[in-house]
Amino acid sequence: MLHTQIQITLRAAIREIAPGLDTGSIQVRPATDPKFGDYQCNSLIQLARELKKNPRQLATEVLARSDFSDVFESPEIAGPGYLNFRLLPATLARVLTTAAAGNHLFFTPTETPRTLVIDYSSPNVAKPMHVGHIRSTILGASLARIFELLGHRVITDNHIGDWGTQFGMLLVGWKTSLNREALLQDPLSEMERIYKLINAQSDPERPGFIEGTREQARAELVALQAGDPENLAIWKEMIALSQRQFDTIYGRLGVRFDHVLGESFYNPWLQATVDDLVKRGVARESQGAWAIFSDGTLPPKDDPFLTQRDGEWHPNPFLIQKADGGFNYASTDLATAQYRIETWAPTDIVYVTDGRQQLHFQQLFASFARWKPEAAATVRMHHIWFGSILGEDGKPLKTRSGENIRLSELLDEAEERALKVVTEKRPDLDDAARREIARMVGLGAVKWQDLLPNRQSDYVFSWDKMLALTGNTAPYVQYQSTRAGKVVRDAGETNLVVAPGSLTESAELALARHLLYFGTTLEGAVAEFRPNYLCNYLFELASLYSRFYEQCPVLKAEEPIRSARLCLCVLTTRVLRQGLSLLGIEAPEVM
RNA sequence: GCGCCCGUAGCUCAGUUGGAUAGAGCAUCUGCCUUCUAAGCAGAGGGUCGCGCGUUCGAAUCGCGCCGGGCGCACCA
Repeated sequence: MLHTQIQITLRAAIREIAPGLDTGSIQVRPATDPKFGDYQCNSLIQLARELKKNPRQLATEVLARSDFSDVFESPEIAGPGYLNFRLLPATLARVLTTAAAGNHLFFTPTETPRTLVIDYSSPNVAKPMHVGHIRSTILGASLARIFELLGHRVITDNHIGDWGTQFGMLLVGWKTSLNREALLQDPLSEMERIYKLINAQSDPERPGFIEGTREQARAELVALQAGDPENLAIWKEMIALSQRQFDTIYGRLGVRFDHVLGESFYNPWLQATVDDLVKRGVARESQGAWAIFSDGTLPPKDDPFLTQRDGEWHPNPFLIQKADGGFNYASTDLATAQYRIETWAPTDIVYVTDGRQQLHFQQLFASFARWKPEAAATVRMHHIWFGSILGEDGKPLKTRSGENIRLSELLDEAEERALKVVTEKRPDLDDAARREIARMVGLGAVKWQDLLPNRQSDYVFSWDKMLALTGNTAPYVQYQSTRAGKVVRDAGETNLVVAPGSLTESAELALARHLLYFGTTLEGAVAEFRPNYLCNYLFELASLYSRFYEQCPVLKAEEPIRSARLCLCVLTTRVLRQGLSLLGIEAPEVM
């Protein structure tokens, strides 16, 4: 796209001036203000300092060796040494016309495709999915779609929690307290109930404490891990019941996975993983458990295996096998990383989890690099973390009765609220049509609220905010796309051409310019794993369209303005729909 | 104690590897539907970007020190 073209030209010119220089820092961005043109480059100032040159002088020299004459007006040097680029009307017309013809949508696929394994959602078996799962699920799915659109190979993997100590309690509960009828009615609630019941019975501090329950749970867990047929059968049934719930929710959210390899899948390799780590001298025995300690290659401050107490640095080991012989998620994650690299040869492995696991992933990545240096050198591992969801009181989110808010209930409520608005706004539509619009609008609102904030911010949950249907929300963007789509439908057959110079109004030009920035926005979103850049872009595009729509009649305009404006409507519709779909949000034809 | 993160308008938050006059939504106030959908548009008010020092042409952004808050730190994930 255009910003890359400018970048390439500038970099070539700089290499002429200063051969051998790394020009990676030369960045071209959309102009911050229309009065500065359409694109700007601020990087020369810093470069001038490195070259010990006057920035404006350097800018002059660079421009003397660059030719933009076919595409831009002659670039201006402004302020301390900014370069400002203004599109020729013919260039704008050409880019819009080729896009309208379907040749591109303001982005180009990458020239260096990567293979990414993206690990997200990861719900637990036998527990209802709650709002806490939404960020990982929505964020991971969105990132997967954006990478894919830009031409990367994406492998999504749902690493579900289908193994672990909680099954000891669940098995005791299943055998002693299961209500079969309740299980048929609502399996997740019943499994949750028996888990909580046994959990309370195991805790001497709690009222329902029963001597020996904890030991019983441990025994059931050991039996399960040893392959006891009865326990295995119950365990499989719990997974099947849970998977049905996952499928329902993922279906509603429009989320899918290439693989669902839960923790249990890696069981067969765990002992070998720990043995190999010990054999290679990475892990050693400590207090009966097996753990990875600092190898002293990093300064203590940056070493994830050290922590400071009372002014002294103490070991902060990564535990990979418990003293009782059981494995934990450290060993599972190490085996998982190994499996993924062997199986898919990825360039990147992306873990989308909450920020509280940062230390775990630092230790995991460092441990893996020491265990498999050759494999680790072929892959970048990213912990893409996000903030916690808090209640209105700033504490971890719970309902009044202390329960988690169920994801299914949140989605139901979203659709109900949207239906009220649709019914009010569009009494002329039939019931089925209203419900379908309400579904897209309600779910869109939820996803938008989740993706709009910077992912690292903590997140204060409120029904009103999560389900907001006005302002900076998905329904606003969806609404603008229906307005644009309606104009296009009403136009009938048209020659989609933007004649050079036919766009002159500031509302037209601002809209057109913003369409061109779609590609650079996607690149930015992918570079930092931040779909909120795309949300901001789409809201801005929708706002610019709305202004254009108020100020510039389309169908009543004279040619060639009519065609040019219609092109803007067509392209706005396409970019909004494409952008929303990357966020997992559907766009109705009418609202 | 150490580490990570946060502190921006009344409220909730953006701010794209340091850039030009710090933005949006909500809320409040004023206008705009006989003209392609008013789930909309135009406008107004509202800021010592927690505080201080530093780095430099230039800091909400980088460094150091405080103040305030959240999270994590050995057998849960």
